[in-house]
Amino acid sequence: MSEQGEFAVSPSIGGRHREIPEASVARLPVYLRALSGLAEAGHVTVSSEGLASAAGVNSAKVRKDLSHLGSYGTRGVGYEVDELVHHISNALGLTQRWSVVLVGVGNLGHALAGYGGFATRGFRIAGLVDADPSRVGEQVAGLTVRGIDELSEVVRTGDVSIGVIATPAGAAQEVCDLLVEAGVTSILNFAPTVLQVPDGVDLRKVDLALELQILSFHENRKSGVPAAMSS
Amino acid sequence: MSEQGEFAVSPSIGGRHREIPEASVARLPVYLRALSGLAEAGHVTVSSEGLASAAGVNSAKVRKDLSHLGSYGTRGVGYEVDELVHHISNALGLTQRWSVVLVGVGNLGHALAGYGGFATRGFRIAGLVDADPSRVGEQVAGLTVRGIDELSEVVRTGDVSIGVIATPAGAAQEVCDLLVEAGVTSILNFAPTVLQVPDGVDLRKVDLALELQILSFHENRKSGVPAAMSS
DNA sequence: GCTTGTGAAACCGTTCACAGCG
DNA sequence: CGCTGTGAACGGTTTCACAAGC
Repeated sequence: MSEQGEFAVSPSIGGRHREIPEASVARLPVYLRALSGLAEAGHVTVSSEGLASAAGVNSAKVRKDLSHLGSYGTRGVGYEVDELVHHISNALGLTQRWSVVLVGVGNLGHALAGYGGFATRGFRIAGLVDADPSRVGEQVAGLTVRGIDELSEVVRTGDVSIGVIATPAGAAQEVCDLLVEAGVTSILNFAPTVLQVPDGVDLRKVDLALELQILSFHENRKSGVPAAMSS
Repeated sequence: MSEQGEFAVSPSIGGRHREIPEASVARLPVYLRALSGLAEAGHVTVSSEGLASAAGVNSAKVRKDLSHLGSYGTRGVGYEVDELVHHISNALGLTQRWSVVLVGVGNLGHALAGYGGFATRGFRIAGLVDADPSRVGEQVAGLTVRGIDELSEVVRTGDVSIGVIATPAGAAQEVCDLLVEAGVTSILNFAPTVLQVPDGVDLRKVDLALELQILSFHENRKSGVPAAMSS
């Protein structure tokens, strides 16, 4: 992964700085949402403190995160809301609309297909695919479910670069392989299983039961520690 | 390194080892799932290397994580699958069945209510609640949807300690407050908004659009840094 | 031989605290 | 003055590498 060639071009013309840390990237969408709220509420500028409390983090984190995008704040004043929205959207690549294919139209797939948050945040569902022949042809969220054999075509004609897997665990790796083969380079996996992807393909996962199990751990802690009569 | 040797006397009561790091806790459910698969495939023991590849991590991490639970491996051999399942389940507090209340029975709520992974992993949905009067009384996944005004009663009679929020963003904080007031001490939030909870209440969030936006960032990176940017 | 368990090192992310600047 | 931007300190996590032990 040693990226060859230092960024000798345009050192400071408001362009990119060094790589943005992953932890920062994960917070940018949260800032974006918070800024939408602030804009709607009529705020023109916002301080790191103000944005921090709207985003549920602390102000030092906000400043550090935003500093990775460049210096877009005004000392003594804060950040201009609109400008910040623009810069964050730009950094996240949200100025273009990404096309998504959703595989697996069961309970969860239905919910995802109907989830408004995708469309409003710049994602277009280019196709719904399911392996179950009895589901093919069904209308879901205004789209016709297509067969798994059409996946490759959907990806190519729809210019899809992101795949969402909402199949049962047993089918997920196979679907994942098909997605990669069709040219998808980012995958969001909702199936409760570990997926293998080649280098160059980004993979993220959302595991519903896992989250509950983590909460279970903390519940157990809370109920299990008998106040340890300490000191 | 353990400065005192308290061995497995009573695995059900608190007084475990030192605190397990949060990052380790988050991987334990993954190990658990991997171990289920290994057990089904007939494996009686597994090495850290074997478990690592099944769980999608590296072996050093597995050993470090498991060492926080105690010394349950055999040098030169590995870990006994069944024993490890037991110890991890115990550490996660999964030997008891936790009751969950699900608030918001829209698209996503339906999917969550119907998701088999909860039941099979030791969680019981004690109640479904929705603020929309037209949904109250509806049967979903074998349960009757109840009104938001009954939330407190559901929590108390069902011995609920975990709440899942699957409402629109605008309603989430209000629902969250009601859950806390009713005595819930862990909350899993699916609504795309930042929630405020008092100390002592654990909060985790799952944000579907956020995950896609993170993928968008990486897609954008991969598609070559565009030389031209709008201002 | 083999694999675990663990100090130590390297790495990453967060927080502090203040210089710099509008 | 107030607030940003950032070096430096801090704390948590991952990885290394090897001694301990079956």
